[in-house]
Amino acid sequence: MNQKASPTLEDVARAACVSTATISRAINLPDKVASETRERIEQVIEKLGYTPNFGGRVLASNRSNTVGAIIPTMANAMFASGLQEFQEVLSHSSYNLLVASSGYNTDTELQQIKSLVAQGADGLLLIGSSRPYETTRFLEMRKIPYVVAWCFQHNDDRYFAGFDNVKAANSIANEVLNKGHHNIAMIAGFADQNDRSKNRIKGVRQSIAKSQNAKLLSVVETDYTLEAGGNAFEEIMQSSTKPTAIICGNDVLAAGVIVRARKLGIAIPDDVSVTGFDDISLATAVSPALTTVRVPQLEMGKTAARVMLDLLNSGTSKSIELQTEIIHRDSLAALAQ
Amino acid sequence: MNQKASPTLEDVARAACVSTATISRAINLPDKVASETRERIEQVIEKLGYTPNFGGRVLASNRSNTVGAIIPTMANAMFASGLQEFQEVLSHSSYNLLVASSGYNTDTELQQIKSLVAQGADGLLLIGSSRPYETTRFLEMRKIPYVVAWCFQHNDDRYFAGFDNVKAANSIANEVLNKGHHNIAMIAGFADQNDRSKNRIKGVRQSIAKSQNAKLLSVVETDYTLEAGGNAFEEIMQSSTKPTAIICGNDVLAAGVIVRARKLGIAIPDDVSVTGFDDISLATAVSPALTTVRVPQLEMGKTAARVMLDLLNSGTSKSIELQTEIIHRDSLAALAQ
DNA sequence: GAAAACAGTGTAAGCGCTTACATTATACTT
DNA sequence: AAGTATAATGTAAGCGCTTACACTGTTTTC
Repeated sequence: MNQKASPTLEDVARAACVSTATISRAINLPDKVASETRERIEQVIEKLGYTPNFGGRVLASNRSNTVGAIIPTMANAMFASGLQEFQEVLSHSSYNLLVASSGYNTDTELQQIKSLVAQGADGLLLIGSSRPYETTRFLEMRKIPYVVAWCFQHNDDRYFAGFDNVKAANSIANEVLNKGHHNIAMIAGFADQNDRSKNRIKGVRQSIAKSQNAKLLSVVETDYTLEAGGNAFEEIMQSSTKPTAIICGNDVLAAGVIVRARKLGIAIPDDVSVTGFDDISLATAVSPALTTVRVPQLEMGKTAARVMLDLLNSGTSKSIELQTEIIHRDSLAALAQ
Repeated sequence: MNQKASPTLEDVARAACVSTATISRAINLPDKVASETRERIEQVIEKLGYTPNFGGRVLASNRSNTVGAIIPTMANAMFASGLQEFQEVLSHSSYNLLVASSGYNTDTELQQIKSLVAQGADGLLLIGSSRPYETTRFLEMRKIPYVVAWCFQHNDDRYFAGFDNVKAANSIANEVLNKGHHNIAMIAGFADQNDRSKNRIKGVRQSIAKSQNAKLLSVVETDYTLEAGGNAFEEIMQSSTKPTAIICGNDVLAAGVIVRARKLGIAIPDDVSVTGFDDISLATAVSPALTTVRVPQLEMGKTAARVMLDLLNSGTSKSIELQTEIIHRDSLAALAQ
């Protein structure tokens, strides 16, 4: 019968015998309304099953209570779990999360940024620090507040919630060097459109260059998959001077190496040492378990959310640098003399 | 100087010497506008850097071009990769994706559903089929179009994009039975608020009950983590009659078993066989690699998106049942006589 | 006890867009 | 050639909300 559309503010106002302004206040600024009135309004809202219309709200207030996140891929647990935390924290401040993925491609990223901005995102979470001029310009022009995660840079006026990839790569490379390895190879993600990968390579190069007698035999760039990691490993092991240690750009690649090594009958770490990066749960699932760089994913997600909320509430915020840490497991051994 | 706010439809209309209606049509129904006019409008839009205001659009059209997804957790690659595909397909139809997670908790789920609906989601993706009456009622009352993924039910007027968990569990249990195992245990996710887990347990029970002489020694319910899987395994292996095969409710639990078994010096599959469920990449990373039930995650994400788009465009759609398949690897062996 | 401050509420003007309906010009019928 | 369909555009009425400003009555201040 009474197949009415959803009730509006006006319906509530009428039923509660106050103006729409008061209802709006009761919802958004409860302190500004007499408690008696507020209770009456709440009852009416309950009775009518009123919920604010999103469009009306966005149009009038020019805020959407939505944050967008554009990550390379959800398929990597690294990002997925960070995002999970990010979402949870936002949710507690009644923000909703729009998610899109770029597939490590900067064109797609720009396209998704535009899409989420068109969708009214109040702020954006972006992964990694380097992007084409066009993207940067778009963000500037539109004055979109955004926070950059998974990396950190000093003397930069953007808002970061991440860690220094170069430094982290230094630390794992030094670890490998300290174990006496001289012939080292690296398997990394494609660095072209990916500054995290680029910086991890840079960090490894730096550390090895500093050492007296060690050298980086090769750096293979590839997709972040188990399969690709395995392939890269095979390729490396076919070269004339074989490395005694392989530093991988992330845990997925390192796990790929471990799986493939078993298939090839190469013993890890006895024949070759392998290290990972990120410390996702995969690192403990493979055997031998990965010695890796622990990146505080959950904390990073949380921190990014806090920086975001700060930024949204006060228009400004503070970058936060997180620390990484070497996790010693079984895939890295001292070089047998 | 000229620090103007973003241009509006009216600005564009004025500059192009047409009415706002024509501009709106040029954007949303280009066919309805003379090509000459359309080009002129496009130029003006370009020049002014106009983009439609989201709130205005939502308010006037009562559609947000946003779809919400509420998944148990992004931390499981299972959901993350399905979601990834879901998002990509939607993105091609210029829908955006709001993501929230329930942590396998139905209260949280309802809360997130409400939140995403308040956020104007045109449709919802939900995981699993059973939910409290209150949730169902809310969805009904609000007439929210939603699709249910990761499961499938015949004779049900909801829209599914998934597979039959009971049947899939039957298939893996039969596989285990065919290998001659009689003493079987199961490690599953908490079934209380999780119908996928419930149905997987049910399927395993069914199949074992049907066999002549096999029995299900125990079913341990626990969290879907490596650690929890390992703990459950240890618990099971302390009982007086030990199983010769353990069927796990997902790959994470199975991987947990494998890791722990190595630590305990129990040989898989020689001492105990283990099976997984889902076939995420973790299944091939552990050693021995998991014999498991392959769930077509990517296809499921894509399919769910298509069902969703259908539903949104035409108000109706068709459930789609996907098939699972046993993947034979190395963690399940015939029982040594 | 008058002036000032404040708390609580109402009035009403938009926010920027879509779209039903009206209007005009043009192309097809017979 | 008149009548009818069709294409292209304009007019203008909202969509449901927020918020600046105005107003009233009560409390505080000295």
